[in-house]
Amino acid sequence: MSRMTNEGKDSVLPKDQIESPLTEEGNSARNVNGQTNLKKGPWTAAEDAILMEYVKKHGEGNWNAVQKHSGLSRCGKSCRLRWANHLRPNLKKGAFTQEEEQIIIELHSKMGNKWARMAAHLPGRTDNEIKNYWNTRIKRRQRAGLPLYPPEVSSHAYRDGHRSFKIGGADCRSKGHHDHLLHNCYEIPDVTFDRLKPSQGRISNSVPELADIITPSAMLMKGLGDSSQYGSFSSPLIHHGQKRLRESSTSPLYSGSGRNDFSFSESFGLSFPFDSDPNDINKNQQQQPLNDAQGGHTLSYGNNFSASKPSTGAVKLELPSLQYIDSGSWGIIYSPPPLLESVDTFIQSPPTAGTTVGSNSTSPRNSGLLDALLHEAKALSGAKNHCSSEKSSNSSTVTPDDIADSSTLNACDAAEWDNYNDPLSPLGHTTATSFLSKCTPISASGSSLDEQKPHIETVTGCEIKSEAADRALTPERERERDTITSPDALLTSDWLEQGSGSGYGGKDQVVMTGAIAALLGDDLSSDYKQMAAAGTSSAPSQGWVLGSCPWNNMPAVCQMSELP
DNA sequence: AATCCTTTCAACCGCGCTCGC
DNA sequence: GGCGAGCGCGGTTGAAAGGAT
Repeated sequence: MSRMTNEGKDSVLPKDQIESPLTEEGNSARNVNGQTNLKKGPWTAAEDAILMEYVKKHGEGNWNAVQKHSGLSRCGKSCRLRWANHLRPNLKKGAFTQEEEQIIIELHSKMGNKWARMAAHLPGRTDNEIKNYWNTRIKRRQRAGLPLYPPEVSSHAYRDGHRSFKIGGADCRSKGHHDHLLHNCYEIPDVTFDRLKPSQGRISNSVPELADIITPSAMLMKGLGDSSQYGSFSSPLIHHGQKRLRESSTSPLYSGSGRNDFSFSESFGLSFPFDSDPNDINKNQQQQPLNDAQGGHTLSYGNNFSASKPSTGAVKLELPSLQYIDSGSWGIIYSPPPLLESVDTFIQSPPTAGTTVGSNSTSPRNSGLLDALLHEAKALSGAKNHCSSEKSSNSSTVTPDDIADSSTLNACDAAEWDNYNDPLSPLGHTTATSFLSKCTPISASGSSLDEQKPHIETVTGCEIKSEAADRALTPERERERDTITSPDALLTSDWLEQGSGSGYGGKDQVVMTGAIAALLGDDLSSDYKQMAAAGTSSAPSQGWVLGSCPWNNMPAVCQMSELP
């Protein structure tokens, strides 16, 4: 849609706006007290000229003086805005280029709604422009039920966000630390992102500490890049760069709707129920039912997002970057940029028929992301132990009790994963790499179609036995899980209370939180413990809690550490 | 042609931060 | 330390253009 530029507007100004700002009636008229009523509304060419003249003479700043010295009936604020957004030299006008769009997306994934800071990275562009652009993009994508971020961006955001999680123990979000924010928390490397090259599954080595986490998803992307399968779109996971997890309630949990593509893998280093082999479509397809059975990992934002139906509702998408996922966004194929329109279009078909989830699967209803979380965490915990022991034995058999229940692990190339195993990872042994490289994979055959037969697979010396046969989901278990793991249940039950959870009870809770804490690494874990110890109202002592993100009030799942 | 709806953009508003007094 | 001015930022609003019906 072509829209009149400011210049165009000025040339076609309404009659009542062409007059001198000093003489025109209306908003700028003097009131009965003789005080100047500051004019509001669109600027006229004459006003622009006056303002420009003023700035030429006096320079920027001291905007309140503009009115006094120039006779312009505009408040200083308005002048500054006009100057910054329209009159300032070197302003770029016109549509964003594809490159700019990519940059914006990347920046937003890292910064969230920090328009001004984003603008700093886009010469000639204003924060307002970017903000408007983003908002329209959000709306568009929201309508289309699409994710905001391409997977690579998500990965980067996670990585970078994670990196900036905590710097020297300082709270990056604390006020009055702009420099700190700039250089640490929100740092945008001059050397930039991996330009959203989805099919590359590229892992940045610049931030090795999280490469082990990124890798799985990146590989998934790689593997699925050309696939016609659902489920390749990794979720905008976390926006750690925005807030520290412990203070923000930012959840690493994001819901996927149709497909089970919420990246636990990204948040906790778990791998995913996708076969990395892009050619093996059937395999992937077969996985889906199982994935679905895991509840679709839906995070309920007041609604029970059905994993089987795309959320087209207008959940307010005020996203700090990677915080939110429209449930309908999942189950999409990632395709390379051009972003925006092209991105908008590459996910037009939320999971449907063959991919309908949840209804008949092991999970009678989509108990949601927390469901998955519980099971993943449990699985993790158990698996982690196995892996640990394996370090010595390297031969143990993992029988993840609930893994099959929650998500099948990606049987993708473990060796390749190892390539990204970075010993320097702050997440250390607990993270994806160690876990996945050693214990990873429950094969793709852990799909619903395969789950009737026990499956044992050996990956990198680790026997993995999928649970299917020996851990069938009995009605009791179903009920139990539904009761305990649904977000609603979590919110309302005693589950959040220490060890007093009903049903699942404290044991599993501890298992879960312990696993999470372990995954988060000592550093974050201790953070959470501190927070738990602080006992703030928003920070229950342990477990998971649904709250709101402090910077956007979006519902979010917050993880608490296990209490001693 | 008229009307309604959607999209885009400019501008306003409120809040919070910094700085000087 | 308190206060106010100046300023920046992010969210929201409203007008206008274009598209759809």
